[in-house]
Order: sequence, then C-alpha cells, then structure tokens
Amino acid sequence: MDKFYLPQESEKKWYKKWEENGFFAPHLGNGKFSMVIPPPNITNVLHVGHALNIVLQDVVTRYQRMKGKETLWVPGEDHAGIATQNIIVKKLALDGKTKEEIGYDEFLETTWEWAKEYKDKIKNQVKSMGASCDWSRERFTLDEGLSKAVRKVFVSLYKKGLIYKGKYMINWCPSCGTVLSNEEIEYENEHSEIYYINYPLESGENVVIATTRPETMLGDTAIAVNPKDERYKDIIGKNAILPLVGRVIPVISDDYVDMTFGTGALKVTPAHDPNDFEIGKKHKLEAIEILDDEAKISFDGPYKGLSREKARKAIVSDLRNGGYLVKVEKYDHSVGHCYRCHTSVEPKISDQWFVSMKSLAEPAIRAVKEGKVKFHPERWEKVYLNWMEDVHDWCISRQLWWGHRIPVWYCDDCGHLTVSETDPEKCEFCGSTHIHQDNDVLDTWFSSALWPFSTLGWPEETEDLRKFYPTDLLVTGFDIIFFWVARMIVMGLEFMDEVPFHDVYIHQLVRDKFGKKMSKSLGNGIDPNEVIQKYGADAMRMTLAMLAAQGRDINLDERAFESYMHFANKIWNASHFVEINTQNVKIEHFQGLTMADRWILSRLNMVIKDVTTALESYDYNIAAHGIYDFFWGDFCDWYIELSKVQLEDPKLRENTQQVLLHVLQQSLKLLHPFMPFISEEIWSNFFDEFLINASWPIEKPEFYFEDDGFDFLMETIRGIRNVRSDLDLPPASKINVVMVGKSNWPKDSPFELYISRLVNAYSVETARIKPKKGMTAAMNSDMEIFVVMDEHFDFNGEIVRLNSKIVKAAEEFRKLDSRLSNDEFLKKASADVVEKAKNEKFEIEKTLKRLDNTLRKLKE
RNA sequence: GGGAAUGUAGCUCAGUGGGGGAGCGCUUGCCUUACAAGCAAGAGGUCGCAGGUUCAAUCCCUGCCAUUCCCA
Repeated sequence: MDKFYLPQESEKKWYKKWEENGFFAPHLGNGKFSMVIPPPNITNVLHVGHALNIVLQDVVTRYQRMKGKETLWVPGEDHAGIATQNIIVKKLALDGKTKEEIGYDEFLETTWEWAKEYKDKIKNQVKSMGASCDWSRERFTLDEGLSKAVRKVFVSLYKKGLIYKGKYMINWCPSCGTVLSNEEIEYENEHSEIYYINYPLESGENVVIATTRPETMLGDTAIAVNPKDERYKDIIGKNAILPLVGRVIPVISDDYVDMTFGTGALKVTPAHDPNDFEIGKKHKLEAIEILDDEAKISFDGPYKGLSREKARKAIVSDLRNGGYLVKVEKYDHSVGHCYRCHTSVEPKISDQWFVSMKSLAEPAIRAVKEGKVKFHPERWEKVYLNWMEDVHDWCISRQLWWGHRIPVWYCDDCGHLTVSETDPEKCEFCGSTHIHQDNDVLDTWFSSALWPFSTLGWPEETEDLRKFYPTDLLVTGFDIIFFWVARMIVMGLEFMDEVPFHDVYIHQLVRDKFGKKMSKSLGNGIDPNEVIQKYGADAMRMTLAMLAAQGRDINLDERAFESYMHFANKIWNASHFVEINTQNVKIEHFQGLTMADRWILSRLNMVIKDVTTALESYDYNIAAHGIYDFFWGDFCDWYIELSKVQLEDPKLRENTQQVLLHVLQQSLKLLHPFMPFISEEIWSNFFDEFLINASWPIEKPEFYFEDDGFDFLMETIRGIRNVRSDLDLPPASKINVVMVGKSNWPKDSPFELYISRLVNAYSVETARIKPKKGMTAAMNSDMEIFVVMDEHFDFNGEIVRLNSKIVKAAEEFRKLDSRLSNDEFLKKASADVVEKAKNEKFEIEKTLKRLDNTLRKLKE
C-alpha cells in the first residue's frame, strides 16, 4: 500500500468493477429493498444539494444490500418542461432565432439533443459520487414506457370525470407563455405603491378606492363595499363612471370587502384578480380582459400594446392630470412569481385542463394518518396533511412544446373530444378524420407523480413491478412535498391501490456557511465535481453524512471536506499498519485475549449496534459519527498503539494479529456505506470477494466483556501524560512510574508495557508505599500511580496539583452528598439514579481520603 | 394573517430530565517506525432572555427577543 490514498484512480476503478460485475442489479436475497431516485432535472448539472440527496440514498442502498436484501435503486432523470424549454428558447435567442421560426419539429430535435447531453452529464456525476443504482433500469420521464403510463392515467382519470377542462382563473406566466399550477407560484415581498383613486358617481358624489394595480382599472366592472360599512351604505346600488374609460359600473355590496383595508371601497376587475373573479361570478359581473398573453394591454384605446409596467405609468399620469388621483402611498405586499423565471404572474381567465383533487386526496390523507406512509422527521407529516386537506384542483395543461402532449383530439366537424391512449385516426363520435390533437402538454409533475410505478414498467404487469412495488423509501427535500411526494401518494393509491413507499426521509437543504441558500447569483454554491476532484468522493460523502442530522438544514463550510479527507487518510494508514503486521495471517479463532483485546472487541460490538440502529432510523449523522469515533478514537488511538506492545510478544503476537485483522475487517464493512471506494480498495488488499457484497456485521455476544480495568488504564496513561505536560518533561525523556496499592489489572495482560510504551517510561514498578518524590498521576479506590522524579521533583507544584484535585473531588462529593441527604430525592428519583449516586459518593470518598493521605505524607 | 423550525465553544454543528460534547480554528510540546493529512497536552461556553413544572431543567411547559422557512 502507498503512503497516501489517491482517491481519483481508485474511485474510477472500483465503480467500473462494481458496475461491470452487475452488483448494482438486484440479486435474490432475504427480503427486498427498493427505492426510486428523485429524478434530477436535465436543465443543469447537479449541485451539492443533489449530492446530499444521492449520498443519503446510496448509504441506505449499500447498507440494505450488505444486509442481504434483494436491493434495487432505480435511477433516472426528469424532462422538466418549463425549465428546459426556457433554456432552449434562450439558447435560440443567442442565435437570433425563436422557436416559432424553427418550428415544432426542429425545436423538439434541439431539445432532445440537450436532453441527451445533460442526461449523460448527470449520470456521470451520479456515478462519480459512488451511487450504486441499477443503470440498466435507468428511466427518463419522456421514455416511451413512461409516456404510455402518462396517457393511461390521463384517459382513466378523464373517464372517471376526475380530469376536466374549463375556463377558470389561473396563474399565467407572461414570460414563459404558459399557465402554472398554484404550487408553481412563489410569493415574494415587494416594495410597491398603493394608489387612491377617485371614482365619480353618476349622482354627483364620488368614492375613493385604493388599489395596488391601477392599470387593471380598464377592466373594472364594479365597485364593491362592505354592507356593514356605514360610510358607503348610501351609495350601494348607485352607478359610478370609470375614469379614463367612461364605463358605467355599479356599486355593489359584498361581505368579502375588508373595511379596514385602504378606503374600504374596492375596485372589481373580474378578469384579472382571483378574488374579484369570485365576486364577479357571485354578482354576475362582466369579466373584461384587458391584458394579452404577454401581459400587454389588449384593451382598445391609447394604452393598447403597452406592457403592464408602462401602462401603469401612463394611466397613473393620466389619472393625475385628470384630477382623479388622490394620493400614492408606499406599500409592501407579496406578489406571486413564476418559480422558473421569476416573472410576476398574471391572474387570468383561461380554458385549461384540471385534475379534480378532493376525492383523490381522501385515500392519500388516510394512508398517512394510518401510518402506511411515514415521514422522517415526523413533523413533515403535518405539512403534508395541511396541504392535502385544503387541496385545490390541479391545473395540468401547459402551453409548452416540450412534454407529454395531452392525449385529446378535437373533431373539427362535430366538436367531440376523443380522449385516447393511442393516436386515433378519426373522431370516435362521428367518424370524421378531421381531427386535431390538443396543442398543450402536461405538467411535468403529472408524469413525475407516476415515477414509483412507471419506472418499474407500469402499465405492463412486469416482474419488477410485482416484486419492487411498493418501494420502501423515498429520500427527498421538503421543497417538493407538494409538487411531488403528495402527488405520488395520490397516484400510487389510485392506480396501484398501494402507497408508493412506506418511508419518506425529508433531508436538509444545503446552505452556505452563513446559512444562506446557495444560488448562482450569489456565487456561493459548491460544485460537487470540484469537491470530488479536490477531496475525493468518499470525503464528500462522509462530510455530508456527518452533517445530515434530522430536522435542520446543513450550513456547509467547505473546510469540512478536508477533515474527512484526513479521515480517509487515517483509515488508509491504519490499514497499512495492519497489513504490514499481519502478512500471511488469516482470521481463524481467538485465544488468550488480553484486556486490550477484550476492550476493543467490546467496543466493536457496541459500535456495530449503534451504527445499525442509527441506519435503521435514518440517523445518518449518528451512524457516521459512530464509525468515525470508533475507528479513530478507539481503534487507532488506543488499540493499534497497544497492539505494538503485544505484537512484540511472541506469546501474544498471533492473537493480536487476529484481533487487528478482525476489527479492521468489521470496520471496513461499517465504513462501506459511507466511504465505499476507499473501503473497497483496502478490502481488496486483505480479502477475496468484494466488500460491496460482504455481509453486514452483527454483534457477537461472546465478544462482550465486562470492564476489567481498561478504563482505569486509560486514565492512568492520560494522568501520566498530564504530569509530563505540567512539568514540561519532553516526550523523549524517560520517566519512572510507580504503582502503589493492589493492582486491579488482570495478570494476563502486559499492562506495565502498555503504560511504558504509551508514556515512554523507563520503568513501571509496583511498590508498597508512596515514593518520596512522586507526582500523583492517577488514582482510584485501589491504586495510586506516581511519576517518580529526582531533580525535577516540584514540591510546591505537587502540593498545588494535589490541592486542586482535592478541591474538585470535594466539590463533587458535596454535590452528591447534598442530593443524597435530600429525602425527596431518595423518595422520588428512580432507583438506579440513586444507586449510581451512592456508588459515586463512595468512590469519591475513598479517593478523597487517599488524596488527603498523600498530601499529608508529602508535607511530613 | 396562519403554521413550522432554529438560538449550545471563535466558526460549522451533535446531544441529554441527574457529571456540558465533536470537527475545524487557537496555544504549547513532539518528524515517538501506519499516518505531520499525524501524536500528546491545553485554553475557550450564566447551553438566547424571563417565568413555570419537577427532588432535580441546557433538555419539558408558557411568554418574550432574534434568525430562517412554508402557506395565504
């Protein structure tokens, strides 16, 4: 083995071997584990947030595989309708072209080229992270099979009356040129103005309305006031004359109007505001559309053709000149923006396709309430239920070219709609061949909602579908609970009659070290490619896993990667040590274990238990911490150091080699889900077969041993090192250690050698009485450990040291004593807490006596 | 306006009804034969503030302050 681990070569090599050997494909096992990847958008390469998502999934996948399950993780990508189309449109614009100019077919061709390029890029990135997903089952949302599924679902829901078309108030993105669903709107606070405008009445009076959107007044068809509003009760039923337009509009009353907002009088524009739309319907008001699809004024007159912004300026200026404008105030309010292009959306009446959600939501609510789908952390269940219980119909048509075309054909002759899974040749009603397909495509999330079963072959009744649906786990971010998770549950229940997954792990958002969301514009993003290049994929994986505590975002400081790159190096070097000391050794059986052997084997058992428990409950950070602390803190810092002593002893050598190999072997297994590359690389130096297929470690009852003094041995060594440090004795200087009292260390272990090795002692001896010039290093109820000094003996210093120890112990004693002399404590505290306190008090009492004794003798 | 989360060491973060932790950074000493990407020792914290529950609160409850997010 080389001196340093070089991840770049190793990673490529092992990924290729794993894949070539078909290890990522499911193999018959004891039970199954299946999962589908949240398909990344083909709009861009993956960022570090994706890396977290993929790493967490791979940790689970590798763990389940090692546990012997038939394991399948399905990879794939998402066509991302709006976002991808926007990118292609922008690309075309660079060449001075529009999609209309090149036409439908060429546009799709260009987009498919992009899709192929980015699918490859993403795939390579996912691979570079070490993801052990089955690429032979890779799916894309626009694949033939998945498109078939989309059509089947559409037709089925249409026939059940759960998909309908109609004119409703929808959210329109003027820049993307398409309708959006409610979920695709992001509300942002904007600094804006509120305008107070005087509307004269026919009767000669007037009423002042307040509005944030003066330009929509062109479409006003009423003024509304609250019927309880004393200020306005006399004008209800009268007519106003719309300024600049001259239209005669009624003053109506409606409870909806908030008397405290503005002047309490509301201008009603049914065609361009969702609330006004409702009022308009109720009062049968005309809805006059004044904006076109690009949000330019379409209303005939001087403003025609102006953008929303320009129209506002012109209209406000004209109102001012006409004496209608009363005042303008600063006003902050939240405005809906397109989640893909951030243009402010325009409420608009439009003929669109919808999924009726209420009845579909019911079983999806029940499934979660009954625990058939469990959220981790649990609190997300509430978020899901809140949304689902107040779900609105889902607008699924999009005015885009890139996506699943709506499988509806209109008859030019009789007007009948033919809704079909296959392309029809004629109208199913009148038989006319003059039919044309709906121009729109479906919301991308419509196809994503089918992902857990469409990727497994549905609507065909495939072996995969039978075996792997429902899947076991979904790992994703909270931001798509509504978009995706909720809709998958709905569709899964509707079409498979089963939830799509049993567990949903909602992971954290990766932010920068200041807690800011990573974004291109801020330039604070972290590129996983660079991280892998610089630190290695294993270091990146381990870092993310260590930080993946449930219920809180990750503020990622890039320096963290360095720590776990160091950890990788530590693993490498420790393994190197084991390798050179265990040549030609095979693990057989252990005999003649020493206290160090017993201790590390017990610790190994504990860490196996802890890591396994943590992984079962998706506590990635706890699992990662467990193996990290064990490997570095216990194995490297203590056991390997002590093993050097044992390896020099011919009687202990063979056994020590066995333990070293065994602990390393089990550690590599525990490490593998987190750091698959380096663990496999090292494994290959020791064992045949592949680590990826090795069995997950289990606790061995015969390796649990009671503490037989190892803790005190560690305390002793630390104590002696303390004395060294306090007295500035350089590590190279040899010291003499004297143990007074009855040794409580087992005679089968070379404890004197352990001590002398780890503190560089010249001698370690046992004595009956305390040495004259001894500095106290450690003490328990049976033994005292001294560092014996000659010329360096520091009489006053030792008195200070002992006194400070006494003060500490006395304080501890006082605390315990006061608790134990409290009747309430004795009565109400649990028995084991009381017992523990009593024992501690007993021990401290004895130690205090010894300390006092030592101090007294010193002063004699 | 409704809801949720978070305030712990200089930084990034774990954690627990009964002795406050890790990594990085910092100080000091060491190239001790696996590892200087390392080893050893150390400094550093009224666990946001104020009440309450409890024998016992950093942890549970209430309020407040601060930060962040979701929904309308």
